[in-house]
Amino acid sequence: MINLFHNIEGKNQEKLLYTLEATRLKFSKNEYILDKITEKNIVGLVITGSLQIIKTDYSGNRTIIDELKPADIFGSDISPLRGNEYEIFTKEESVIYIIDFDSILNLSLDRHYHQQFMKNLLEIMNEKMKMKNERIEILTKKSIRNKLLEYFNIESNNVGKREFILPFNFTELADFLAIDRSAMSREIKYLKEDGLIVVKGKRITLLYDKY
Amino acid sequence: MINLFHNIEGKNQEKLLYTLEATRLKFSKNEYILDKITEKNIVGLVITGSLQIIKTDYSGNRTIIDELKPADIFGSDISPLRGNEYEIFTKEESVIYIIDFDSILNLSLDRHYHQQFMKNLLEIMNEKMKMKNERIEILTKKSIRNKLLEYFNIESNNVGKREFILPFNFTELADFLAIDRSAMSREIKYLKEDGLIVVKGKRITLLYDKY
DNA sequence: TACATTTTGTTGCAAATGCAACACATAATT
DNA sequence: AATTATGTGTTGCATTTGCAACAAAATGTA
Repeated sequence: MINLFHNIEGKNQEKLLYTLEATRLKFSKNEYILDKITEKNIVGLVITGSLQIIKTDYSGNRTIIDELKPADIFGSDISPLRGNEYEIFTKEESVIYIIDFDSILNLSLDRHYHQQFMKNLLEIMNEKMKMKNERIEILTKKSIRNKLLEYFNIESNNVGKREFILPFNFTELADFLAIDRSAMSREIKYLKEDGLIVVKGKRITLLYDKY
Repeated sequence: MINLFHNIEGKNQEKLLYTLEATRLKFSKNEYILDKITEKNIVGLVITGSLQIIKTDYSGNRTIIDELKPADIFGSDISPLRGNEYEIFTKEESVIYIIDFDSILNLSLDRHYHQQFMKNLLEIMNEKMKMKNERIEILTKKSIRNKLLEYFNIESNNVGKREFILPFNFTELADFLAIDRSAMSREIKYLKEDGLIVVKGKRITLLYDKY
């Protein structure tokens, strides 16, 4: 996964952040990230740590909208923060930068590292788009079983093995797949009984041939 | 919705397409778009007409993955064409360009219109990202009723009125929401009976107050 | 206009799912 | 180490949903 500063040396990174008038913020674990970041046209950039964008609807259902890792960007429709139904939490101590999206769009690309920055941004967005497409593919499956299998296939393909480690706990996985946790638990039991998967903690092994 | 050639005059558009080694293709209505476009790292650019990306899974469920209008781009993870489960059809006579994604990434931004092109591309991707986020929000609703209401709210917000025209027929809408068409039809009947909406052909009117 | 194709509305029914409630296990905090 | 909080597995049950099948309506085409 490409970094926003890929092929940009430290000195130029600083210049860039200065030109973009980026603001550096540091948060401790499980901290709620404030409203100033939720303004439109503001881009957050994760430097270290990790964050989650959570949506809680009126009936209390929590959904993980996005998982943010270093070099990930969020806000300004890249990841949605629209309205105040969205909350961002740090999962661990994290450092982020805040940049105005317009200042990125208006970045004059006369310097090589400006241009490199733009390319990196495009590639990251492309990567994010791919993840969203994958999520949509999972969510369009009509049964819990098929959602799980689609998700497992994607994870397995990503590591190139039949065995992979869940990046979630099971409660979060149910949120991600937008299904009831207990119903998911039941279905995973059936998948095990049918000899399709082996589950050991967060380690999943697929026993079937992918078509 | 911004156009890929926004603020780039006709002469420079041609130069740009030449520099990017873009290939022009023309298709008639309901035409299946060939495999050459489905290669990875290829970007399609819709000039005129409209297209749909359809996925049909092994059990025959069709899902509209994306709707493409002029200035929309597709392929290379921007809209997924991975594998051969995806099909693209023109919905009307359409002209598209095919561009190698790498040639975009390596575009030297020494000319003003190159830079403008890059900005436009970023904005389009941002817009596409927003649409995918909206779709994810809809799909994460757990009931057909809530999926419909979420979708109606988004459409209504987009036009800024309680009344809007569906961009789909009902069969396609069910595909888009990833629900059974007849079950959707039943739920729409209940929504009408409950006095929440009025449906006249493709014209939907919301009768409730959005929170 | 007549015919063929596609879309829509409806319904019965079986299967899948969400929900609630609970005990147990695991992890975090003091 | 003790206590608290969080995550997991399980089950009964009511509700929702998908599926199949069909007629009526709308649309497209010869």
